[in-house]
Amino acid sequence: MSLKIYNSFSRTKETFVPITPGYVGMYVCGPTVSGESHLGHARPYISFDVVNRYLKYLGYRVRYVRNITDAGHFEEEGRESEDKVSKKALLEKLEPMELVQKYSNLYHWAMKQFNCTEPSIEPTATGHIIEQIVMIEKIISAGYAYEKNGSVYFDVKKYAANYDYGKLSGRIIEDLLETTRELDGQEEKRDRADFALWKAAPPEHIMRWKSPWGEGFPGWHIECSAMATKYLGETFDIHGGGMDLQFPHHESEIAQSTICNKVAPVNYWMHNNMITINGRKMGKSYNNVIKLTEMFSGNHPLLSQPFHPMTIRFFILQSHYRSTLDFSNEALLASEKAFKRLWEAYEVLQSLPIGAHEDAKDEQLEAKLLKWLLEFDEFMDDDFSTPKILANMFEIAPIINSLKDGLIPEGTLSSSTLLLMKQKFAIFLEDILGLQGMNGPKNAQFEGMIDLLIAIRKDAKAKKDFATSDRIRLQLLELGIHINDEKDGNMSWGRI
RNA sequence: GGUCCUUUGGCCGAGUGGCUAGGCAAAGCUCUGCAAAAGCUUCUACAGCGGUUCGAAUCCGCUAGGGACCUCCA
Repeated sequence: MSLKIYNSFSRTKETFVPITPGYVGMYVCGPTVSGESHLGHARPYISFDVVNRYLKYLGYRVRYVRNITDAGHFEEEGRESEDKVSKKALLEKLEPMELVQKYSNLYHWAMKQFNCTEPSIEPTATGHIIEQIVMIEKIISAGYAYEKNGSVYFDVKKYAANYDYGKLSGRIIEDLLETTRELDGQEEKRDRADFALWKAAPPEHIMRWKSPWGEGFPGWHIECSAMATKYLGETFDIHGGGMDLQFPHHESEIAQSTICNKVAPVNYWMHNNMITINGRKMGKSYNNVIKLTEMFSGNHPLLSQPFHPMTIRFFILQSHYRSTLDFSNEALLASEKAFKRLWEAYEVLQSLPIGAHEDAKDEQLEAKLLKWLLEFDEFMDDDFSTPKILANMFEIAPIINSLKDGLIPEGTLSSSTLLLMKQKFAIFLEDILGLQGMNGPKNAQFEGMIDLLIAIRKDAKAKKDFATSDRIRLQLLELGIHINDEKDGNMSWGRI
């Protein structure tokens, strides 16, 4: 069995073979930190986090590079453009690094909430200006870029004559060259399809660096090429990002790197699909975004309540990363409930005694269970089919609960199968899917108090003092803690 | 306008040509002091039309709806 990855470049599932046996280099386009991340941004980070985790599970040493774009046009939403004008005092003026800092912190905080593994390297565009300039120089000397009025453009027409520009995104070069759209700096370009490698900075532009072509700032695409090459090499294994980056961003990355390094940069291109809202892509330009802080706080007209980051993670993993995923409050509520049920079953599973049963009394059940468990690996190997794993886990959940309640008697399953269940669930649910319980960190003092209340309630029930018993239950419920009465008179609790 | 994708039961979503995806909601039952939880059961759909095939949600064509990219975008 081997890992298969859908490669956007070939449009087929391919068996994954790393360049260096045992090692994987993976680059994922990170955020532009000029604003807050929204729900749509969460998808690539969670999806590729799972890819990263699974590759590690398979035994690879992964160098996971995810950049931060902190160079370019920096304006804070709602802030007057006058802020940029130089006549203002320094402290009154927009300081781009202030925004970069603010939104980087917020982004890192959100990633932590989602339990996303930190990348091995998180390079910033501003920290790699020199590398970008060097790369542009190489492209110019190779004859595939030209300077005009302090800006440098990539010569797409020339590139397309010798290489396949548009293959990744399924673009037809003739169409691109004929585009009639008016763009900034269009008159400087030889062809409409040319893209900027370096832009001369107009006087009011705050972010600027010296370059062989005058003061300016790097173009949109060059940072990823420069940083990926620097940390992963001229050709690396996996490049990930949102589908909307395929063109022109990734297409241009291929062109830049191919000219600069004389070799195609990426073996496997992976693209996650969009999160939609009422069937429409969630995006700034559509004015339909829900920020992550709003998701977590519930402070948004479309949300009926706050949603825990793990609910969102689960929601995202319930669909395949290459399908669109339609957001709605209702869908999220369903995910929350489902995830709670699954997680409670998981906790029950871990507390089940293994016993000493060499053979299963119910071989059919045992066989079914083993099949479901072994499929976890198959599903992940098949282009990271996380929804199928979750489906199998939900098949198993009632069995776990029945074991606990004695509806399935002890010894029905062999000890080895029970052990395998525990292991597979722990590995896949926690290590690979990266899910966590929603009850927060353990607090012995708090839990001790709940246990005390439960003990009192048990006594009350034994004495048929239902007034006390209900009082404890209902008042705890008001505080957000529910108590479950179980078959054997035991009580368990959890947060709502 | 160009390129491409998509249309699955009340909702969200998997689906490799033949075998129950799964979740949520809903209904019934069991358990139960009540409630909840849990278990069992029911709800069996693939936009429409035509074609290929022994057999299609799955392949092909047409029609209709929705969407993405072509401009910053995860």
